[in-house]
Amino acid sequence: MNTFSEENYLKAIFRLSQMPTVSKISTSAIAEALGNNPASVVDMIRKLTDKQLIEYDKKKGVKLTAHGQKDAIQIIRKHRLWEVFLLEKLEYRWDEIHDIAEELEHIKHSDLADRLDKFLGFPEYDPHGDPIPKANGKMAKSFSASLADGKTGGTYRVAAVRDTSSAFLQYLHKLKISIGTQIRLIEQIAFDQSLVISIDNGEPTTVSSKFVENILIS
Amino acid sequence: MNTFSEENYLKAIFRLSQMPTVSKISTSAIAEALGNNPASVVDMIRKLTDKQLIEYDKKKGVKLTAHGQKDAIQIIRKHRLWEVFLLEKLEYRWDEIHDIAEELEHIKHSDLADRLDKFLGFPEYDPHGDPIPKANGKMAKSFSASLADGKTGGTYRVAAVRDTSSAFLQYLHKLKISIGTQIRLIEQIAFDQSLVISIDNGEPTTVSSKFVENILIS
DNA sequence: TAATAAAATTAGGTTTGCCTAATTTTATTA
DNA sequence: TAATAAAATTAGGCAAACCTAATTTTATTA
Ligand SMILES: [Mn+2]
Ligand SMILES: [Mn+2]
Ligand SMILES: [Mn+2]
Ligand SMILES: [Mn+2]
Repeated sequence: MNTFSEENYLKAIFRLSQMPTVSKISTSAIAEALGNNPASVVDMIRKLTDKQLIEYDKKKGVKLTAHGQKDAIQIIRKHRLWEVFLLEKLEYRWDEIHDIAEELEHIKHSDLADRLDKFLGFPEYDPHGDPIPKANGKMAKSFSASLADGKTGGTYRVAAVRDTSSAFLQYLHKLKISIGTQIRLIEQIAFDQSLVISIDNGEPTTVSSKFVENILIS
Repeated sequence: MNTFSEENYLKAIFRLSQMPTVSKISTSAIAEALGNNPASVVDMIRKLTDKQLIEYDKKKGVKLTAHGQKDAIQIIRKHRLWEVFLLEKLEYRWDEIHDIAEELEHIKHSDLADRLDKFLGFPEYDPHGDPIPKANGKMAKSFSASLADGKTGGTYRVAAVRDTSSAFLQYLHKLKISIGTQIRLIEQIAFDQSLVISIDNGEPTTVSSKFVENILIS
């Protein structure tokens, strides 16, 4: 069994491997992702290599082995299922669930994820729009198109969020944006790339380019 | 916030303090309860004393402070609520839930216990018949009368179990005994104190004295 | 009371997962 | 290419939570 810490590393490495902008998973990228020191990452790279969960090549960086990938996906599965539970059953808010799921994802018991999955009715997506891996490890592709790539005048459906921080989710909540909301791009301001949008056909609102980059559309 | 390990010590100390047979909570009793070495317990006694969660007196042994008791009860509350969840919602068996709850009880988030409590319909007892502490820390008295103290010829209702090990619970399952089952004491065998009982008016069955000691009646 | 047994404590050590500071290796850029 | 910057690694250390072995304290019993 992997420790709490090993699991967080596997998950971070998996997440980095899914990012199209990241071509090589470096020591420093992992350190950055976890908020740890690069020296600590070197220690863990050694440990996970010994356990055959990753392969490390000075040139190519870190890569999950099949075994490591399988483990990472199971943690993500648990994380996302617990998020659905916390939102739907315990009625937590959108912005509260991630941190609690970050702890719950490490609970280990053979078929806990499967029972939870069944109890929740086999949900396809978590509350942030991320696909929930199936018991066999199969997982739908994540939404990757950003609202930032939308055309002025176009209307788009919010499918997922890229940033899952409380700050961002609380802001979305304030703007009444959630999964399924329709957003029309009215105008882009040349000065700073901020955007004027209409939320569910409401009054025009101005948001930053950083904001729209973190909204994913279907 | 207390660590996982500190919480397990607090819980063990609380449990010992509830046992009428234990007059003084000694280093060795705690070590025994947790399966740790007495030397490790000495370390932790120091730590919990510094945090003002316990008081230690060479003569009187360990005692929880008001603060320590409050923390211990909240952990027990979470443990028992999660057990109800696992049994009723995830359909785990009686003998499977304790170990999973042992992990879940340490998940920390301000109102997780309260939301879970509400979701489960404010249950009074956990699946082993132990009372679930309320949000304010109030807790019904545990059942303490043992079937071993029953009179020959008498019929008693199973209210709780003293031992919560898988081995014991699986045996109960096999004998079709659960909370609410009626047991009649038919005869005590003088040789080894084993007992002949009738379960829900069924055929006579012989069980050991150790067995009946671990069944609590109302 | 003296001998013995049990309990508690101390001393020193290990593993895990982190850190800082120094150094070495690899990339960038003038 | 040489200088500089960035990334990776090494060396050494720390806190938490355990351990074993040795010693001291307290309790029991002959
Ligand atoms: Mn999340
Ligand atoms: Mn985590
Ligand atoms: Mn239990
Ligand atoms: Mn526990």
